Amino acid sequence: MDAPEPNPTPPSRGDTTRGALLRAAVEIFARDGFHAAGTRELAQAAGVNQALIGYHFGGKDGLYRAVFEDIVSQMQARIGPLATAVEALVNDDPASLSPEARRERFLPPLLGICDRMLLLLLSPETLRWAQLILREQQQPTAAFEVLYSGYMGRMLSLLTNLVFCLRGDGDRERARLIVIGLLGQVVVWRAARAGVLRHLEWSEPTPEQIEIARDSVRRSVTAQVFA
Amino acid sequence: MDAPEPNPTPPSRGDTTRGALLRAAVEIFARDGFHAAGTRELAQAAGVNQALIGYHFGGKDGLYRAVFEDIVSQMQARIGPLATAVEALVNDDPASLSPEARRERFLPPLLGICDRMLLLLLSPETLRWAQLILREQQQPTAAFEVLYSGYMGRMLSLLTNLVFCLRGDGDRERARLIVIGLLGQVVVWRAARAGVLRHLEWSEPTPEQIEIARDSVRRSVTAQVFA
DNA sequence: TTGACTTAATCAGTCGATTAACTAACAATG
DNA sequence: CATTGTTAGTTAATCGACTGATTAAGTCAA
Repeated sequence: MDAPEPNPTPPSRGDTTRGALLRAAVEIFARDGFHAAGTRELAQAAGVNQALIGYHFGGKDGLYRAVFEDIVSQMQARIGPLATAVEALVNDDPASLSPEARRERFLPPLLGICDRMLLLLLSPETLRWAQLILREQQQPTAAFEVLYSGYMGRMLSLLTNLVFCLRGDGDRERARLIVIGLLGQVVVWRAARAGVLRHLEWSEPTPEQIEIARDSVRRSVTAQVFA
Repeated sequence: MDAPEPNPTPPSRGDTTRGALLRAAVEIFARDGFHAAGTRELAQAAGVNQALIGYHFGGKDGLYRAVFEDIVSQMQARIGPLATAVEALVNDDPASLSPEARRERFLPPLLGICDRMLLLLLSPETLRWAQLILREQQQPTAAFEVLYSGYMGRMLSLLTNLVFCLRGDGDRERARLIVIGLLGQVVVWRAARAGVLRHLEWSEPTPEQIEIARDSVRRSVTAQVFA
């Protein structure tokens, strides 16, 4: 028997280079932004020659877009199954349910998704993604399209459906607005990060502090969904 | 009689130049970010010579910091009186008030401040400020210190005191966390702007849409303050 | 030998900063 | 009143460093 090789096609030289560049680019683009990041620094951080950015990605812009495509594909792998399950849940919504039954059926998955999003914003591994995504919101480039059509739009309408079913009042527009509020509860932890940390007199969030943040978000989300 | 001249000392040549540079810099730094903004473009937009950036502000960095100092001073002029009034209100908090009385006393100013903040994020005049402030949160430079000690810290503790008095449960830490949630309600409209607009199928927010946003924020804020 | 990949070197262009010459505004001086 | 000195402000030109992109030669595995 050969050694267990789950990947039938071992990565070629080019794949290795592309991967190294992508990994370095996520880090550096997130830290410095697109303009402040230099191709030489990107290449050096990846341990490859500078000209390879042009060869493999067509240029700095191509590498930037590729970073977002990579984020989307990894994100889909992580939350795709969960999203599918919840989509199935909201799709067979028994028309007449008591408010209590709706709460029991739809609130836990909603809070679960909020938890996941918050962790995405605060955990060190995916912190870079959050930085890139937030940056892209301010002045959307072509990369935003990759992002929105890739997974963001799906998540937003999933959340909206969840809130819509949870409230059961038939007001879809209101559900959309509430979702924005929910999003705010979560996003503020990264978007206003410097101010928030200073206000709480935290430095880098510890696991205990992340749990505090999570509980606070859960409470606020629950309150405002029924507002 | 001479023409009415309210300003006793007319602006010198230097003041005019500094003003023009600051006005152009707010626009361009907000649009492009610090690194992508070039000194030549900044100077041209201000209608002055490029070397004057170095002369008046010591360099690009100095101009950047000056922009934030300008924002802080203008912000203080705008919300200073309101803040002082509300600070006075929370400072003589009658110890034993009924929840209803607290709500009547402290909720309106809280909602008023949220309104002002939301307008700050959405109205075209101050939109640039919001962009700069949010950008600065991601990787705080020296400019963030100017911002926080200038007015952001004051506003956050003011909001916290307001929430603390409003709830009247003696839990200061909880009040701080709730303030972060309130902040999120408001900030999300700019921080996740691209995603939010797309989700609501809005383009550039119209006055009517801003009102919709305001009502939604007021409702969510009210709900989560008492959560 | 072929084609994918990598390398060092170089391209033209832009960056922020600085310099020296110049001008405008104003006070002191005769 | 005219002149001069002084200073703040402005200008065009230039500095070296760095930017992303490109090229031609070279390496590597099949």
